[in-house]
Amino acid sequence: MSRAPGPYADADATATWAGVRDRLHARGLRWTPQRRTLVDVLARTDGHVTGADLVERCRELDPTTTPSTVYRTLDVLEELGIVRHHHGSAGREEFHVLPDVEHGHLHCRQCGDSWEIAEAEIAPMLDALRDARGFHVDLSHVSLVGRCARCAEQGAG
Amino acid sequence: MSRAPGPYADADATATWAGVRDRLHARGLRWTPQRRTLVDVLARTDGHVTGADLVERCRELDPTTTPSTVYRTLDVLEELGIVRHHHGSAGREEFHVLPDVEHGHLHCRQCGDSWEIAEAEIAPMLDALRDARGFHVDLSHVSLVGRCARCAEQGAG
DNA sequence: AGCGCAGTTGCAACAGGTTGCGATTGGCAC
DNA sequence: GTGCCAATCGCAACCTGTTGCAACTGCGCT
Repeated sequence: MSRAPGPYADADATATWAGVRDRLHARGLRWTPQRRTLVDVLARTDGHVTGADLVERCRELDPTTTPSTVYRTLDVLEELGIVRHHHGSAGREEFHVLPDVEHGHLHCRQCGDSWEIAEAEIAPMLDALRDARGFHVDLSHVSLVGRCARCAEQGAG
Repeated sequence: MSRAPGPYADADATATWAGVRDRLHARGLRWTPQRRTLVDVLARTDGHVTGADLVERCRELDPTTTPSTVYRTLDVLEELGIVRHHHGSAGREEFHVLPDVEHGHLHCRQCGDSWEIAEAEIAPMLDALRDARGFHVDLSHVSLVGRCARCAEQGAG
């Protein structure tokens, strides 16, 4: 692994990944080969991945990888704020790596494509819900399903 | 089965359920004992149920019920608009019966309780998303995860 | 360098849900 | 009432994830 900026990771990201080990230690958690494998995979992942994807990609690096370890490690990494998960339109888990800004997701039921929603875009509604009911929505878990502009146009009739 | 209003179904609902058979026929679909069982269960269901719940309750009426049939029938009923499904905080399927008004859901990550969101409550945001991106959100599939007022208060520190 | 123990792992079993496919069967035509 | 064919069923296998548990190991301490 080079420390130089490359197509998969910039300097900030490199620093983040290098810090994972210390962050684990700071909490009394351990740095194991299995966790290193997953972190390696995540470090060269951009955007969204499903749990199954991650398991598969870990197995490419280490064929002995087992799903339970991957999912458990993802839980740990989520607690450290290194990944976030939400549920896609099919209810499957999707992970988002290194979310520098919190954001939600838009998922087109028809074409399957998805987009991010910036916090500013839905902050008004989140605030309204908080004011009206005291409910604090977890933005990074928001996944709105519907039809995108293109699909809505096509199927308008 | 009585046709009179009871604790589980009012006159309108009774009419709806009676019409299911015809609605299926109108589409060239069939009215089978298995579908009747599921419709019986749904007719006396109020609010939300999980898929597993429905399977279990169908088995009470007919022990030979198999999951695949239940889920496939639910798909059909959803196309008829008789049920809606969304994904709870754990990503599991939850079905909502006879949604006279479209609504979304709020789900507390901590206590597990959930609430309905009226269309009016989030219409502004849905409209904003539609205007800004042309994305048409499916309200009945909206499931916002976060912390409810009570849990937020308790864990405020 | 070695010890010890709490954090982890891998396995096996389970839970919810989906899918392919051969066997059934609803319901219209006659 | 019978026949036919597409719709449906039930089964078995599979997929994504989760969990209990015994065995293992990172890593701080000495």
